[in-house]
Amino acid sequence: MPADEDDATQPPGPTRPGAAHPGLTRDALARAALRVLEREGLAGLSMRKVAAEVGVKAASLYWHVRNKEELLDLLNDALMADAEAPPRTGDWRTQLRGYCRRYRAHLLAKRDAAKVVAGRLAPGPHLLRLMEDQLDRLREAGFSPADSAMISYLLGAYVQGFVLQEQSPMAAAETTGAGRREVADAAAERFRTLPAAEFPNLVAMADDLTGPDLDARFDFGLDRILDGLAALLPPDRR
Amino acid sequence: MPADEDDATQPPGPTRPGAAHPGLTRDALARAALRVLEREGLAGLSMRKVAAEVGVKAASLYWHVRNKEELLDLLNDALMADAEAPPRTGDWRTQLRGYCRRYRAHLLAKRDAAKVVAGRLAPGPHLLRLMEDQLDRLREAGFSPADSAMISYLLGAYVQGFVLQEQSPMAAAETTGAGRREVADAAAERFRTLPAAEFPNLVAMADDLTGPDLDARFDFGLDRILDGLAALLPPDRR
DNA sequence: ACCTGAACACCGTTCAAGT
DNA sequence: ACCTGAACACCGTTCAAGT
Repeated sequence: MPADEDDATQPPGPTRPGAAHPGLTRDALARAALRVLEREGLAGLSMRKVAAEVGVKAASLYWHVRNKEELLDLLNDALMADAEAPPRTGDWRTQLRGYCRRYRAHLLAKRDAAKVVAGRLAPGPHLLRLMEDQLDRLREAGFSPADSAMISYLLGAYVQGFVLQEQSPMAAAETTGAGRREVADAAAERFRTLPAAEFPNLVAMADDLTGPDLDARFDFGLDRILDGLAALLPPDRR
Repeated sequence: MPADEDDATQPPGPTRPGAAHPGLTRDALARAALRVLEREGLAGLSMRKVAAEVGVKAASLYWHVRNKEELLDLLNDALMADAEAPPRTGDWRTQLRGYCRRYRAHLLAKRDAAKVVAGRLAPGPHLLRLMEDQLDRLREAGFSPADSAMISYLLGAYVQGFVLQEQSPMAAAETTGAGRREVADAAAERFRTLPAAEFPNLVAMADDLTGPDLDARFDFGLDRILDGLAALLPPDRR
């Protein structure tokens, strides 16, 4: 995923005040929001800062967008703009695994992406494209239309839920200056020092609970789900 | 889940200004935050409103709590205060299903609960109690310590991800005045009217994608996961 | 020990007014 | 058609001052 800075389609240089900004489309707004998100996180993403990013005052945004919610919808779609489907090779399991791993990696790559994506009902055009492709592969693998629709929803919930859980605490922890390892160690220590009479399992399994890194956890869950999906197919297509 | 209003352990009646508020513990603060959340949603939960709820000014809260983040940690735990584990009867599948269904129902019952819970790393004492119990049942079912730890995390991510996805759009939709049925119908219409050449599957499967209600979708995903987990056990314990 | 007033640096949004 | 200044009703947080 290269090319972040200026899109170079239109030089966004400042214009004389009061004048229309030629490049100020909803699309440019979305990309500006993306840059602010990367720099300041979702908590720091304000209408005022996005406006400044495009060289305009906050009130002007309301000409292009109904409110902040709508800007977040735009951002949501922009976040998916450079997501790519996995190669159409291998069996359905490897393709589906590729989908989920890429989706996770894609969300992890942009700051607070999971938080932005999580609560938004309407899939933008870019996500629609991916859904269409994924459904196509599910049908081809032999899943019924009804099952395919359910599976698509299930995988989306899993990946988003997982990334949300790994992304926000990490962001919070890194704010306090600690790295991934330190956070895990502190969590293990917390479990280990719990009263053993009341929490025998948490104490005994402190390392199991905090040791495995998140890649391993993600793949574990994903493989369990894929195993479960296989059971829906006739035996000769598993 | 009854008994919401005043906990009645301490009458929170107003005191003379400047005087200490006897009932103003961190616990009382958490319960006040819970009431504000129920009334105003997470977006409307401000330090000022929580302070008013306990009859105090905003600045006073900083005596009891480092910042808003810490208040949200308290709220997070308060949200889990009256969660109950399912009965310890039936095989591991029904117990685990009970766990996930109850967790979902519990999150759905409180406004914006999934959003509060989602990004918080440190499980509060109430959640710890549930984790301990769940791990115990997993071990008893025959899962290894390592697998049990992974499974606990997997189920948590699934339920939270799922509820987050169903709760926030619904809240947004209901703000605009529409009910569940109308939202689903509008989504189906959106899929159905997409260009059929580019999105053949979305168009054809519009009803499958939007028809099943969320209870059905949740159970579908849950059963797939449970199927997948079964494969980890020796054949005689499935 | 605990609460307050006042202040600071922010928010999202509206609207009459500009060009 | 698009941008702006000014205003409104809010935020979280700090801190000297009160009791």
